[in-house]
Amino acid sequence: MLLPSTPVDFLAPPPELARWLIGSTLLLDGVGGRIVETEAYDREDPASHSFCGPTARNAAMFGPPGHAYVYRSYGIHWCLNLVCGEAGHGAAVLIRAIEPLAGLELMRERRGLDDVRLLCAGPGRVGQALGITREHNGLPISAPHFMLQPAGGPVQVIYGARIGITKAVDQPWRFGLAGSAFLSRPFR
DNA sequence: CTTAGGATCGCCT
DNA sequence: GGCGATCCTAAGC
Repeated sequence: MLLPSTPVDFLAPPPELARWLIGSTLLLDGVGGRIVETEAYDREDPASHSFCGPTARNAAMFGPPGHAYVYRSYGIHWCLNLVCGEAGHGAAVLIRAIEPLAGLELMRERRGLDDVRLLCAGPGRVGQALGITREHNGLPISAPHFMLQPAGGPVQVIYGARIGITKAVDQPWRFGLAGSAFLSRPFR
């Protein structure tokens, strides 16, 4: 059980922020909902984009915390991370799933789907539903477009191994909202 | 319910 | 030239 009544601390290490983000509300231009699944990545992590040091693609990860790191996945999907930790440390939290609460119709339109459970159940789906593009890479989360609001009450957070990676698979850096029907995949 | 293949791009070897 | 922090569809059991 966690009481995330405090303001966001983007200086926190990625697993801590990843846990804190569960239950908080994230909107992009008024579209989004409650974050129900995240994953932490940092510089010492072989599974992280920042592991091999700064490049043109991961530059935002080495920028100031509290900004977005957006990358193209498999040449198709846009995925959203929130940069955290000390500036230049290459740490970020991947937003993997959201419980849709605001802008449902727009999300359905963008996703070409009706089923609320599938609108934001996965990082690529989150990107599509919220309208994330390369334009958002490096933008501050406090910018006019983004809104991040702490969870209102207690949140039961579960965790486990991350998904879709081949390195550092034992690091239990995936976090989720217990019992949520909007996860990309169940926790075991 | 599980698995396999294709789509499609930027970045790194 | 190869390979993903993925998703969707179709086929198999």
